[in-house]
Amino acid sequence: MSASPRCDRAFFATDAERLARRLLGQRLVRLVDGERVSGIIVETEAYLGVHDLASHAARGRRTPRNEAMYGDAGTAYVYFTYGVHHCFNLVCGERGEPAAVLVRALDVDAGESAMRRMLPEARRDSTPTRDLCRGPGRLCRVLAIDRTLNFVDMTSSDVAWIEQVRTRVLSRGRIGVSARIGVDYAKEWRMKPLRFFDRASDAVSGSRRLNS
DNA sequence: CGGCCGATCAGCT
DNA sequence: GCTGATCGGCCGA
Repeated sequence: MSASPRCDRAFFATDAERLARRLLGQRLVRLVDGERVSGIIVETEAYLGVHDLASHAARGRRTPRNEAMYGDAGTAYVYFTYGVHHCFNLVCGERGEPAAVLVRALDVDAGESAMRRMLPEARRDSTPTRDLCRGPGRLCRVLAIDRTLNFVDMTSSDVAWIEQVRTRVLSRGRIGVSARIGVDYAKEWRMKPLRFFDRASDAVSGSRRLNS
């Protein structure tokens, strides 16, 4: 666990599809009660902007809930959904342009026992390691990510940040691509190939490895 | 102010 | 594979 540099503003200040690819293989770090809990990002989805009908900011929608999407690149956008789960996004692009990348799965890197403590006792010991951060709701649960992280600047926060483990994007052949999950309502945007995952990881959510 | 439903997950069939 | 959980945001009246 050698220290990698924290990702700076420039790392995030690009379009959502590029950031979604660039994030694969980087480390999401969270400090919870002073303990370092982290995972390597292995699955992401890009949400492009006001024209993307799958985005919370589709058609320029701007409400208190999605306000963070309009912030600076590197801002965390955390929302609560289905009455149960949080989802964690990284804002990208220009300030005022609502684009973001949803982080959907991690390979457990450090703090596994702290992650397990976030689970109900019935599943604390029986859950396979590869499932701990498999899925956007699950990874938020075990990393203690909730709306207190909404609007947090991931380039300067001392409770959550991204470490740049690699400077090169994963090779094209190693990145799987598919339609985004759970956006059946998004008309012609439903099938756009904006989900990206590391083929070498077994922690990709939903066991959905469709398409290329 | 009421009703609908979601960038999901777990548990059951 | 299906479905209920669970609740806050959003929209229409």
